[in-house]
Amino acid sequence: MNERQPQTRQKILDAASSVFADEGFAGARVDVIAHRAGVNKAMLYYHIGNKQALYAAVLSRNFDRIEEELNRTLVMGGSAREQLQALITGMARTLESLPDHPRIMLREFASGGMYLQPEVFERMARLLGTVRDLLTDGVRRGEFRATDTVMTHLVLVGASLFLSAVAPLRKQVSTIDPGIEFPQGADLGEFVADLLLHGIAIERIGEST
Amino acid sequence: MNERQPQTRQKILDAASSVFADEGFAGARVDVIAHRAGVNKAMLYYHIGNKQALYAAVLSRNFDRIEEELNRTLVMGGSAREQLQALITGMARTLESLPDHPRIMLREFASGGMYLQPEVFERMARLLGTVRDLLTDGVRRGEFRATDTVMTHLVLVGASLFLSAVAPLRKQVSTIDPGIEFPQGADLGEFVADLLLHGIAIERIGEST
DNA sequence: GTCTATATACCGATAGAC
DNA sequence: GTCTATCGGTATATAGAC
Repeated sequence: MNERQPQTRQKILDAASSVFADEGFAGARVDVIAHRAGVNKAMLYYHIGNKQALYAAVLSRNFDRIEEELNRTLVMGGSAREQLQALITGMARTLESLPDHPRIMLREFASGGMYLQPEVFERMARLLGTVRDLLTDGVRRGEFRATDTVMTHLVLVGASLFLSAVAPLRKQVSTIDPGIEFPQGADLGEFVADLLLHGIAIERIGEST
Repeated sequence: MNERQPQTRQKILDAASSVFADEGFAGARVDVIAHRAGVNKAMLYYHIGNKQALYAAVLSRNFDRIEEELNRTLVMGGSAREQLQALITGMARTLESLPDHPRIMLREFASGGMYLQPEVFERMARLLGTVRDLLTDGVRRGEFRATDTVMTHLVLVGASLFLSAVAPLRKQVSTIDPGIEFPQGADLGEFVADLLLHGIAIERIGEST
């Protein structure tokens, strides 16, 4: 029964991430988190501190993984278009392996970052900067149209977070409206990348809109 | 002091919508809602019932307005492309006039529709069907590429909800990373429509991707 | 219809034995 | 490090006077 800290802490953070995703910060019950982690509630407080610190630890760990994955995909070069595609499919894959994160972040954006610590806020801003640079670079190299890069990035993040968060719901939708199938993971990323790059309109010669 | 029901009920629903958007269902406090509405808490329970009924009433009323606005934009004909543009800018305008709704829905999707009554769920499915028909129609008329219409719709909704919900946050972002300006309302809709229709890639002759 | 005062339950957090 | 038992605060909801 005498497990060293790291394993217990990871179990607690796993459970907390899942419950925060299900119920939100205010709706999450520490008792539930402790139970789902298979540890005593007093132990949870002993290891972590309080509910707020627990939430902060979950977000910090999730962002660690996101950034780790993102840096890996950004290393390889290629055209701006290829880099963007790699980034989007990479993000989709990452979010699939961290299914709690998009749901937590969606709530976070909904509440205006109420429970966000400055550290996490800065990490988000840094991510935003990275993607914006990639888009700006693509414009400079004549690969992308000169759209508002921040808005484009927000559309990308919003669509990705939403699609990932809503994945569990899709089955329920197809119950009401059958005859539907949905892409997942890397396929999902390729779908978003294709849509963002090319749109849905079929261009005709001499057309301006 | 003797106001007839309708006004009081509207005041309560307005306040509730705002608080639910700020804090989520679990985080919202009935005392706060009553105070923000300027009514006594017991009066709130007298008029509405309980917290769950209050939430249901807020969602139902918000969806009334969304559908009302949406039906107005769908009446006018035109090419599928024009209809889609009208739909997106209309949606952006509507969400701007109902700033609570995207924030509430984002939480709702994050939690997997936990607090959603079947009625609201069906209204969402109906909306999804309407947009899907529009996209399918565009494909049939040779105006749109044959993408997965449901996925395309989810990208559209996700991006629109996210951009609307995040609008208050944008100023805070520009504090950390200055030199940024953001479109709003109809401009925001036009941005999303343009992105969805044409993408950001500059197509070159003889290029496949 | 309106308000005060309160019942009742729940939840975050900790004391203290082992 | 681990667990039981419990405190103290707070939230939904209502009883009951007016």
